[in-house]
Amino acid sequence: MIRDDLARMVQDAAQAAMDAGELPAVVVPDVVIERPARPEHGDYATNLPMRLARAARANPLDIARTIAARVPADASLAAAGGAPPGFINFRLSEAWLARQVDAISAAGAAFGDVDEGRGVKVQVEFVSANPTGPLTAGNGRGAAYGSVLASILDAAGFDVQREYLVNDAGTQTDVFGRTLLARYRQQFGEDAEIPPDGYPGEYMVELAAQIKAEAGDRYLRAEEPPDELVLRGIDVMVERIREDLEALGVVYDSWFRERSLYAPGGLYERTLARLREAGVLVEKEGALWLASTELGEDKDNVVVRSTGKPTYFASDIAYHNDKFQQRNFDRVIDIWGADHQGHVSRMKAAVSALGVDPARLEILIYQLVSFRRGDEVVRLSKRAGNIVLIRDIVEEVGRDAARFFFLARSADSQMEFDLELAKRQSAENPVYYVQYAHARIAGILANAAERIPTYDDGDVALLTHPMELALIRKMLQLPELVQLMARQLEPHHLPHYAQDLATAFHAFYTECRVLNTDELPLSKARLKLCNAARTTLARALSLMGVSAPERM
RNA sequence: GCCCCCGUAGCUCAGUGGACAGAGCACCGGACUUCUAAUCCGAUGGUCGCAGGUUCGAAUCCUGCCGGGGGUGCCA
Repeated sequence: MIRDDLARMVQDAAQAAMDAGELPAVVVPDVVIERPARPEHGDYATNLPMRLARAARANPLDIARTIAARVPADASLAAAGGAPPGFINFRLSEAWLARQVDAISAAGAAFGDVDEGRGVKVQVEFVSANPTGPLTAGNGRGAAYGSVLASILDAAGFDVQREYLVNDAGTQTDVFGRTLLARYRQQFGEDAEIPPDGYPGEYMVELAAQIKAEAGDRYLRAEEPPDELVLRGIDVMVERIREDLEALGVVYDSWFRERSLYAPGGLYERTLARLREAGVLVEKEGALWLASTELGEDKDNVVVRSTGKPTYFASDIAYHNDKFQQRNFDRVIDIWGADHQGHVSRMKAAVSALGVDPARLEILIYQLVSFRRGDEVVRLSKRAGNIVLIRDIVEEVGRDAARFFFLARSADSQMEFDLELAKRQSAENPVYYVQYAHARIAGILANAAERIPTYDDGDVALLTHPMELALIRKMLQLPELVQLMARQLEPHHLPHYAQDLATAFHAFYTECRVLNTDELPLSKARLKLCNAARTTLARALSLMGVSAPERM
């Protein structure tokens, strides 16, 4: 990548200048290559001279000129020069830029790939909402965030697995079972009440009706919800969750069942034994605690309740033990909503108690989404009647707009989603702007097929118009962006990039006529550019899981 | 009380310690005999919550305060 090459060249140039006695010999810090905000400052810049100024006891501008003079000439580099107050600016050669059009088309759907991950095994676990009800609109943010992050890591050369943890054990599952049994009895006209902490949603009534249709009165005499009934209920809910996620364009590699941890001699038992051996479990008040305070935590946390039942925390420790020690992921990325933030540090402490370097567990927290319909605030509790489901969002604003919307904000920011606004303004939604650019290109290429049958022999050296070069420059940023997003675990740059890229194309389209049989050589070169732009735009959209329409 | 996130244009939000702080929407003025006007060009709009500090340089880092959201020993 040109950026990494530049960093190395600057490093070498600085060292050479010191060796030659042109600069005092000091330690050269890691060279940071940035993208200047203003075009007149070139394509790349480094602030190295200013960072060297103090140690070298020299004027940063002089240092910049000295180092710039020693940056070797290169086919890709048109100019390197010092600029006040002490930057070195680099400008890419236009001939080199034009040649990248062929390189991008040759890379095709792989354009944007980088080798940042080098095959490191990483698991991304996201959503993992309780299967006690359908996915709410709020889950959509985690779904979009997780799925796109996984795609980015994939493009960056990591070996990625996408996993959903199905919580089919524990307290909430019990409550789900008791609710289901009550609704089931009601199907037979019995006067059963759902538990006070149960799930009042209408979907439980429908579920009970479905199970009655499937199984008849088989469970009618049961006092406690039979496992078979509960598991059937969970299965139906999981299937519905899977469908909802698929409707949002989210697909998993693996669905992990919490219950599988509790098989005799399974991970739960072994994990508990391991913690016991490590001496980090203490008994008090009738419960078993992880002595997290010993590990630097504010407080201890219950692992096994005084009732003898394990907490969610216990499940999660066993589950992470499985991720690291059974399945050998090098890195594990968990994506949780802000309401799980309190769970982060104790989870890391637990992993560390298992003998795993806690740096291998990265827990990303996304801030919660609030939803409005105009002036009406929408509550998102599964227990309340007035809930908005992720399915509702997809139906109202469409999969593409929903994903784009969820993605465009950084995970650290709370976001407000006005459903009425998203619906009403759907035609002005940025996603359509980006897709329109793609459809326009597809239209041009389709027209070209009739008038200019082949443009393989087009000469990209003819691409010299400022709008053409600006478009190429923007396309070439995609691999850098993939690298940045993979390093920072920040997918939200992608929608902004896609918008910039679309703008660059629309600007080119306005200024430069593509199809013109009077200027066949230029037409062919521009068709090559269109093809490369389409490749780039399609890749950006595909990373976001947003469709790239042929026409609109 | 303590912990985490946020506070940037009227609104929703970008902004790897750098060079005159950006986009979309909204609002105002222009451009379709031309490959898709779901487009383009232009104008308006900012004490980057407040106060200190670090730095050659702070929207960005540190401290305090104010405001919003989330969490806080046997829910997940």
